Amino acid sequence: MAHSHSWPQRPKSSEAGLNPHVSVDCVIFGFDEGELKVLLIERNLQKTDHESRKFSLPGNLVDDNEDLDTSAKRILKELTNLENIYMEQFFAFGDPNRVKSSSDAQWLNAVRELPTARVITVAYYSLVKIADSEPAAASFARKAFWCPVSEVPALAFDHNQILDKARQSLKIKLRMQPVGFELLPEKFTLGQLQRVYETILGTSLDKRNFRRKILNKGFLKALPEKQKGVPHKRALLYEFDKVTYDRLSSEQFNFDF
Amino acid sequence: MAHSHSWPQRPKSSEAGLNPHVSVDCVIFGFDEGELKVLLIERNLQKTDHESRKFSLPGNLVDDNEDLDTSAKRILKELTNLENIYMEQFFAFGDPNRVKSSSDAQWLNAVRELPTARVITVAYYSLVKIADSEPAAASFARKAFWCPVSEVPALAFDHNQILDKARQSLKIKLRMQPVGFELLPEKFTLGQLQRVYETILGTSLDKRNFRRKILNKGFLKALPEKQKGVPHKRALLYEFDKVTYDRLSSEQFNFDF
DNA sequence: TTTTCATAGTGTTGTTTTAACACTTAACTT
DNA sequence: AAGTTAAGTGTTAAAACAACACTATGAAAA
Repeated sequence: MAHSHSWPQRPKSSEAGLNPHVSVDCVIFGFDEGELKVLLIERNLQKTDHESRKFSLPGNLVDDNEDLDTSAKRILKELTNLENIYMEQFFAFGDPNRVKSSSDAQWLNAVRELPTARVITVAYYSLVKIADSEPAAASFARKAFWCPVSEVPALAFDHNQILDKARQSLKIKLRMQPVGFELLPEKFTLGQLQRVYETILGTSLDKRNFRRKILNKGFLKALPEKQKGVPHKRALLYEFDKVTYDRLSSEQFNFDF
Repeated sequence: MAHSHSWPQRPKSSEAGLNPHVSVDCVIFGFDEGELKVLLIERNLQKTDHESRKFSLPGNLVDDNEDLDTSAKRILKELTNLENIYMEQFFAFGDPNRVKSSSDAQWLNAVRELPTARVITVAYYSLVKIADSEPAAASFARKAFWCPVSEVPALAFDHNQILDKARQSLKIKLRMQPVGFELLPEKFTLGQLQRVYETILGTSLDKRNFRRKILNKGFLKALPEKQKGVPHKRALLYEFDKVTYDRLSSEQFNFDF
């Protein structure tokens, strides 16, 4: 057996300084116009990179002394200027060739002026209220934009795979916890919430059954207010009642949807 | 904003060769004597380390060119001599001080003869049939042993936290997919399976309801065989019918327990 | 001003799933 | 022979679920 059993220990090859790089990538979900969207960034490609993929998920190498969560929050803050955002770490991607073997390897090496070193990435997804987020591109030279998940092009590295896994994880999460409202404004209608569920779960839901079920959970508070400016009947607005939710949670209720 | 938006890019400090180390830690679960157990290893402590914690989860630094999953499989193979084991990556732990600040830091540095560098770990849990695994300690100088999860002592680094998160993740998994049988021999009784569920979920279940529910799923096949050598009525043996399970899965059934 | 369009809002019923509940049987041990 | 342990088995009331269609309202279009 070639490998040592006495851990921790440096593998031989790391003495050459080839420790992996560690990055954090963020799948930032938003919901708008009845669609699930994801924040992509346009990369600064060199002229010689005409074949490379132009878009990627936002990400950063993790700073020394920086926690993974902190790194993810930093990315979010930079791109959306939002803090205190719902965020979940969902997977670490560590295929040794996930960066090296991609069509972007040449570009990457050029930028880094380094021997090719692998990059292990820890991926997070976040749910943001698009309306609250600053126009993403405004604050940065780097272009960022909301892209409907159904129209996401081929992305750099393994980012399409990361996005797929994020969608899966979110789907599972939504079935277990009421995170849907994180994608909506503070005050929202049941119709909007239903569309969030339908979009993420990929099913259509019966309106009456949905309303009964979600209202019976007890964590939605009806407001004495209605929607304005819609070209049809105004819907009652609701908000998520965190205090009640926390109380119910601690009393061991299930929130499976 | 101190941080760059052009990613990927090397953080300044990494030029000094302080890239994080990346390890994989494994929470290897077994089930025996009606208890959930976890495989711990006893560490080779120096004489000067009389205050350090003696036990840890098995783990390894990830080799260059080694996939994370591969690394986890390697740990399993080394400790249990088992392959093709059920395994799930469940979380990456990256607190910059998770290793440095522990009471083991001094020891760690001594062994490594390195400036203190952080270690980011990607954690997996595995479900193994204890009976099939070789006596864990036999093949290695390093002592490994099965420890009931209820009796796990203070472990090195943040390993107690990793174990807790593994248990949570497993609980969620078990509610969504029938992984319980992975902890049992190929042929098992419904009583054994029920004890697995009760142990992992932390509840007690009604025997008749449990049987009806699990048998109705359709993926357990009754064998024409009974238990032997028990001091009471012999139970019918069952096995997990993977072919049927896969078929049912693809037909979009839910397996929520 | 009338019509049209889009979404809000609302109950019932049959079916399925769940939770609660107790006794008899079989195999070994004492 | 008696004791111990776990296996195995059905019913019922309550809850959750799925399927289903119409009216109400507000704006825009005609």
